[in-house]
Amino acid sequence: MEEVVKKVDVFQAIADPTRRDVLRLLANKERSIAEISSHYDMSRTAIVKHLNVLTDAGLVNGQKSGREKVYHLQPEPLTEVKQWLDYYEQFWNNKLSRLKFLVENEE
Amino acid sequence: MEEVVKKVDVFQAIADPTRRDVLRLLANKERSIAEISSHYDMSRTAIVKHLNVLTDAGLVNGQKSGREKVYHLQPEPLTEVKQWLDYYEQFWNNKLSRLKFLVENEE
DNA sequence: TTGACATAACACCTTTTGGTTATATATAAT
DNA sequence: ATTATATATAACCAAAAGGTGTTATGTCAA
Repeated sequence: MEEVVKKVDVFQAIADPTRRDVLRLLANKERSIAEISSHYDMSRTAIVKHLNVLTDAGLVNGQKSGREKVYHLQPEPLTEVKQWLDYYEQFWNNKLSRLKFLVENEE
Repeated sequence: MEEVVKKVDVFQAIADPTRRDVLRLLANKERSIAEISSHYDMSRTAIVKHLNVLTDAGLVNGQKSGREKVYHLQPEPLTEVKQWLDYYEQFWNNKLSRLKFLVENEE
């Protein structure tokens, strides 16, 4: 049995610009650690740490393939952010959506 | 002239659970610092720091009213988060939205 | 005008974050 | 077998985050 314990909050994981950028990289295609770190000035070790945070948030998944470790995007946790955001949409959208929200919630 | 300089990234601002909770409090109605901090175990000073971060991200606005300072929600910066999220929606929604994205982007 | 209250401004402490370098291990290629 | 490559891990460090408590200042109300 492989218990996947989510140690890191997804909001925390996407707070860092580098981590958001890594997600964008992985959205296109899966990449090895070396390939990912080649895009940045910082050391490969630093990138690995970011990948660990993203992994602990469930946003990426790394699989060993020979001597490489290939990471790919797992966007599911982002639904939590979306749901959180949905609540606030009523405040910036138009009056109609505000009305819609109020009616739906019988306020 | 009052130049409002956005010093804090909105992603960083919403990374903290307490700050997200404060936003939720202010969504209902505007509240003074004392009223906000009464909801939490931590000191009022700590809450003020969180409010400063939220202010620097443009998510809340505090106005002095007599000897109180009343904060209210300013949700506009959240649109940046929403736009960022929109890109990833293609990956978790249904096949149809994936298709829609591909067609729209002529991939 | 005096006292109580709300907020501001500090100084300080601890933990976490984000990065470094160095070393070790595993795989691939020659 | 040897060598080069990719990743893993440990030790370390500086700066920022997140909290504390204390003191100062301004405002309301009796």
